[in-house]
Amino acid sequence: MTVGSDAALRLQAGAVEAFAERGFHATTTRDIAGRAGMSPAALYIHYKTKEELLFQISQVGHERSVRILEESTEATGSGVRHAERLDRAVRAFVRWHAEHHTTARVVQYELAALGEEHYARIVSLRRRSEEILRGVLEDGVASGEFHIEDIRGTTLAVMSLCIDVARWFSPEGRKTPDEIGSLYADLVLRMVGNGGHP
Amino acid sequence: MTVGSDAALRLQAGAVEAFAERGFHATTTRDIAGRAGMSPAALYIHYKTKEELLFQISQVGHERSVRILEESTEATGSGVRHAERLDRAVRAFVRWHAEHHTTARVVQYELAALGEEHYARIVSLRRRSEEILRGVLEDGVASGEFHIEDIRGTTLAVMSLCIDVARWFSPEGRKTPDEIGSLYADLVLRMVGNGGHP
DNA sequence: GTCTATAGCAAGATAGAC
DNA sequence: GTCTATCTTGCTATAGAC
Repeated sequence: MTVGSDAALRLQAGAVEAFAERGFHATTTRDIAGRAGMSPAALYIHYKTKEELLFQISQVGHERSVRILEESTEATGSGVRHAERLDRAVRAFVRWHAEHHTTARVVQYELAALGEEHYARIVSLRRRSEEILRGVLEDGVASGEFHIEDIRGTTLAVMSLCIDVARWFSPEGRKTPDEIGSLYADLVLRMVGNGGHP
Repeated sequence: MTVGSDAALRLQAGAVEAFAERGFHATTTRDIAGRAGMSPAALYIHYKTKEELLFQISQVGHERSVRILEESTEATGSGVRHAERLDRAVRAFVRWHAEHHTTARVVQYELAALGEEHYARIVSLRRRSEEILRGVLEDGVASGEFHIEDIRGTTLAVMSLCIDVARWFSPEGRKTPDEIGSLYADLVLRMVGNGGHP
């Protein structure tokens, strides 16, 4: 397998488009290869199966999610406001789901098509994302900035709200990814009892 | 077609299970018929195609959603608190998505598999749901109970939050549908600037 | 209204030339 | 590394007996 090569990347891009439009099972290897300007057989030089192509896409996307959350919630210095860390996290996470809504749709909604082993590896990346976000909520509660009764439940609700952007976002809609990020950051700060002014 | 008959309903139930587990395209008519205790051919006595079976499920589910929202937001009498209407709506809507998460998953996440005409009919039902919820938010802002900058955007966020419950809910999880309904009602009241005490 | 049998087709994946 | 050609499988939907 030559996952980093030009052809492999073109196949990945074609697969993302096709999976996002029709879903994994309704997408044919002929369609993917066609979008990459290749014959159906060429796909199997770079990926063992169609499922492995999905796994690559899913893995890269999930790793990107984790990195976005890590970087946006970094606690730099001692006088950090956790409301700001949360604001930045939601903004960045939502923005990614809107801007890359095709990729995000595949990443978030085609998990069921993964093989057992691949699925397990993805689930552990998802858990990591959740832990990062929960950490921020815990920090904010500890510092008195947030007022939350059920931290775990609220974490899941916030994740869910952000993730679902990938389902409904359209570039033809009335909001840019940035605007949705702003709105959602506000809404989430309200959800955690911050109100935007700690 | 005999959509209301016993056999037709057994097929619908089988199809809901199968579609929820594997998705529309990965589900075979043999699987559906098998779950209903019938031969593959029997399906075509009751439904013209597999897609029509999906449409029936989707239509019933969407009509149920609209009814739940209508009933829970009914403005009975003059001294109605809109916070309570919203609380009831979110509770009921979330509860349905959790309790009937298999149906809801099909209803919410298999729309792309519908034919063009069927899709259009479903979209108009979805618009109706959104309008009901937006109406409550508008009423609450007008009465001074809610403080919302972007009513349309907030409506979509609330809908999205509720709908996505169908994606992640599991009966093995740590919360009952009722508990999730309570938590979400609280979160949504915070999102609209009510805070639970107007 | 349900069955068995099957037509007709398209999918995923491979073989072997270049 | 890519192609054309094709194998094998399994699908949706129909035909015709009961």
